[in-house]
Amino acid sequence: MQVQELTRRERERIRQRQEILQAALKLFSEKGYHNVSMHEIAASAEFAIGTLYKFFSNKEDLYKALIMEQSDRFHSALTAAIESTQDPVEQLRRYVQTKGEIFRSNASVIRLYFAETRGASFNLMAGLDQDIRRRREAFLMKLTAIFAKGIAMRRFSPITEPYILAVSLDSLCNGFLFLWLESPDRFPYPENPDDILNILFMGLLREQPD
Amino acid sequence: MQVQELTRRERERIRQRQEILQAALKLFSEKGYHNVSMHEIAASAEFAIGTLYKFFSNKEDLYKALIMEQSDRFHSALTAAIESTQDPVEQLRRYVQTKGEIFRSNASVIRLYFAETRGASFNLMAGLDQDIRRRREAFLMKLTAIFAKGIAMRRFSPITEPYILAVSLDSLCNGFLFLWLESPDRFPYPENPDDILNILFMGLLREQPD
Amino acid sequence: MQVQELTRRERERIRQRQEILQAALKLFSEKGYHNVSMHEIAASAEFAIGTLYKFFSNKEDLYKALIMEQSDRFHSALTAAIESTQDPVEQLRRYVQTKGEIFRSNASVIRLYFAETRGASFNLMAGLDQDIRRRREAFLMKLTAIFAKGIAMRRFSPITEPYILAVSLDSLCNGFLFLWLESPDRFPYPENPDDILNILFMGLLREQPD
Amino acid sequence: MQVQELTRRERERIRQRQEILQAALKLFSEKGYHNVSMHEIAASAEFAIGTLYKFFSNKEDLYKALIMEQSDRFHSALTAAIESTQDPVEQLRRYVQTKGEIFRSNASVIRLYFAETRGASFNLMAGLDQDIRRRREAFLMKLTAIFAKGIAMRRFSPITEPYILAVSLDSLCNGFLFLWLESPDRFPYPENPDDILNILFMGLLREQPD
DNA sequence: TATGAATGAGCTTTCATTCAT
DNA sequence: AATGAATGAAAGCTCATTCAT
Repeated sequence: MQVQELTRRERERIRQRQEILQAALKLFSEKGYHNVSMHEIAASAEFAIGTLYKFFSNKEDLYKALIMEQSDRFHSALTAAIESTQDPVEQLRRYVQTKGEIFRSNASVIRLYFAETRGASFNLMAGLDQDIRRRREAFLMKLTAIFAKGIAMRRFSPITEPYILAVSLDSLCNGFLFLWLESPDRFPYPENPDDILNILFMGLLREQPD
Repeated sequence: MQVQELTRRERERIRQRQEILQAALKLFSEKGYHNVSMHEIAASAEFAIGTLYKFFSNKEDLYKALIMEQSDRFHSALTAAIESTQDPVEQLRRYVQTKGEIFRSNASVIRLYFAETRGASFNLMAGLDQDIRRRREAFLMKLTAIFAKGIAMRRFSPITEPYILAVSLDSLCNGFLFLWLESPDRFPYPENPDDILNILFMGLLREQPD
Repeated sequence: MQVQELTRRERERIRQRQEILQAALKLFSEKGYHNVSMHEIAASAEFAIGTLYKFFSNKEDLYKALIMEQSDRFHSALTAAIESTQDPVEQLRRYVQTKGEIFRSNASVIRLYFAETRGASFNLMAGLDQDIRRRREAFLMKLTAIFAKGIAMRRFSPITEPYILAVSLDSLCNGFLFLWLESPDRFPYPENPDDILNILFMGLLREQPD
Repeated sequence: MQVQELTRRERERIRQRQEILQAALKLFSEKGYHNVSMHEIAASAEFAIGTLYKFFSNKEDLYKALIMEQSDRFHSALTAAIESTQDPVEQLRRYVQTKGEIFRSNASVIRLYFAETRGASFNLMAGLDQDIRRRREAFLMKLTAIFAKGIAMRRFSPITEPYILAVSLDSLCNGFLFLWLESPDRFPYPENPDDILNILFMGLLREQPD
C-alpha cells in the first residue's frame, strides 16, 4: 500500500512536471527564451511560482529540460523510422520523410531547438549544447552505418566516406526545411523523399561533356 | 581647408562608430544579444554610455547595424569570389573555398549571424531577418544562375532545378561548417573544395548494382 | 477561519498600500512629482522597489491614485459639511469653514492638488485632470443648488445666476486660502466664515452716492 | 566708435537672448518645464547648446528669466490699465477687462505662470516664487489703493478692508478665468466687466426677507 | 566667441529567485 | 507541500552640463 501511494504521488508529480513543460514549450516557442518570464509560465501552467522552482532549480534548468525532452522525441521518431526496415535506400527515404513530418508538426519548437544548436545560446546554456550535440552525433552514426552498409552491399558507390554522406544528407534536409520554415508557401518541403535523395544519388557532373 | 576639417571630423566619427561596433561585436559574439548590456559595450569601447546613443538610437539598432555590416562583408566576399571567373565549376569551387575562409576567420560572428537567421530572434528583430533573408535570397539567385549556366553549357546534368541545386550546395557547405564550428579539431572543413562539390557531382546510387 | 485569514491578508495589503501612498504623498508634496524618484518613495515607505510596482503599475499610476484619494477626502468632507443643515446661509457658512479647515490641515497636499488642476500637469496626466475637474464640477453643482434654493426661498437676491455665485464663492475662498498658503502668518484665513460671505452678501456699491 | 561697437554688440546679445526666451516660452508653454530639454530649446532657437549656457547658467535660470519676463509684461499691462483713468469704478472695470485680455491672448503661458505660483514648482524654484509674490503683492496694493480711494470718495460702502476687497476681486477674476482656461467654449469670460464687478457691487443678501 | 561631441549620474521598470506562511 | 508576496540587482535610456576645438 505504501508502495502504491508513493507511486501515485510520483505519477502525479510527473504529470505536473509535464504540464509545466507543456506551458513553457508553448510560450518559449512563441516568444523565445528571453521574452518569457517565469511568472508567465507559472500563470499559464496554473501553478504558483514557487511550485515551478520545486521542479526546476531555475529558468535555465527548465529550459534545458524542455529542449532535451523535445530532442528525445525527435530522435526517437527518427530512430524508429530508420529501424523500421533493413533496406538502406528505404531507410534513407523514411529518414527524409520523417524529418519532414517532424518539422511540419513542430515548426515553432524547431525554431527554438535550432536556436540552441546554431549559435544564439552561447555559453549561457553551456551544458545543453553538449548534450544535444552528443545526441545528434549518435544519430549521425546511425545514418553513417546505413551508408556504410549500402556501400558494403554495393548499392552505393564509395564516392566518399559514409560519415560525410550522413552529414551531407542531414544538411540537405535541414537546408530545405529551413527554407520551408522561412516561407512555408513558397518552398514546400518535397512530399516525395526521392526529390532530396536524388541530389545525392544522381551525379551532377556529366562524365563526358560534349 | 574647411572641406578638410569637415572630412577629418567625419573620418573621426566613422572611426568611433567602428570602435563601438567592434566592441559590441566581440561581446555579442561571445555572450549573445541578451547577455550583453549597453554599459558593458560602452565600457569595452571606452565611451560613455550616452555616446553610444549618439551613434545608435537603441540597443536593437546597434545590433542590427552590426549584423548588417557583417552580412555585407560576407556577401561581398562571396560575390567577389564567384565573379572572379566564368567557368561554372570553378565558380562553385571558389564559392565553397571562400565560404570556408569566411567561417574560419569569423567563427564567433558567424554564430551570431546564424542566430539571427535560424530561429532564436523571434519577432524582436522583425526588420532584421527580413533584410538578411532578402540578401541571402539574392545570393542564392547568383548561385542558381551558375548552375543554370552549367546546365545550359551541358557541363551539368539537369538532374533537378538550378535553384534546388543552389540551396543544396549552400546547405552542404553550412552543414560541414557547423560541424567544424562545433568541434574544429575533429571536423576540419575540407581544404579541397572538390571534397564537398563531389557529393553533388558524383552520383551515389550505382546504376546497375551487381 | 478561512474567511478571517483572507480578510487579514486583505487588510494587510490595504495597510501597505496606505503606507506607500503616505510616503509618496509626503515626498511629492515636499518636492513635486518630477523631483521624487520611485527609489526614494520605496526607501521612505521601507519597501523594495519591486513591491511598489505590485501595488501601482507605474509612477504615474501611483501619483494618480494619490491625488484621487486626497480629492475624495476633500470632497467628502465638503459634501458632509453642506449636507449637515438645510439652511442655505448656514450651508455656505459651513462650506467656507470646512474648506478653511481642509487647507489648514493639508497645506502641502493642497499645493500638490492644485498643481494638478492649475496648469503644470500638461498632457502628462491626461486622465487625471479630467477626473478631478469632473469632481470639482459635481461639487460646484451642489453649491449652485444651494444658491438656487436661497434665491427661490427669497433669502438671496437674484443678482446673477446661481452657478456664477457658486464659482464666485469658491474662487473667493481659494483666493484667501492661497494667500494664507503663501504667508500663513500675515494672512490668516478668517475664523469667522461671514468675513468671506459678506463680500458676496453685502453690496459694495452705494446705491445713492452722496 | 568703440562705444558704438559695444552698443551694437550689446543690442545683438539682447536680441539673441530674446530669441532663446521666445523659443523656450513656446516649448515650455506647450509641454511644461520637465518635458522640454535644453537641446530642444537650442534646436528651436537655432543656437548651439553651449550658447544657451552663455546666456543662462542653467535650465532653471532660463526658466526663471522667462517667467519673470512674462510677469513683467502682465503687470505692466495691468498697471497701465488702472492708471489710464482716475475714477475708481472705471479703474476696476479696466482691470477686469485687461486681465481678461491678457488671459485670452496668452492662455498657454498663463498655465505655465500659475503652475509657478500655485504649487507644482515647490522649492525647486525657491527664488522665483518669492519674486513673483512680491510683484503680485505690489499690484494688489495698487488695487487696494483704488478700493480705499473709492471708500474715501464714498463711492463704495466700507463693508470690509480695502485689501480684502482687492484680494476678492483678483480671486473672482482668477476663478472665472480658470474656468475659461479649462473649457473656453462652455465658460466664456464675460465681455462686460460689470458682470464680474457686480458680484462685489451688489449685495446678495436681501435686507428684509419676506 | 560659439560650438556640439562627450559625459555619466540618475531615472523608471522588469523579473529571477527566496522564504515565511 | 504549495503558495505568492517581497526582494533588489540590473537593465535600457535620457538629458543637463562641460570643455576642447
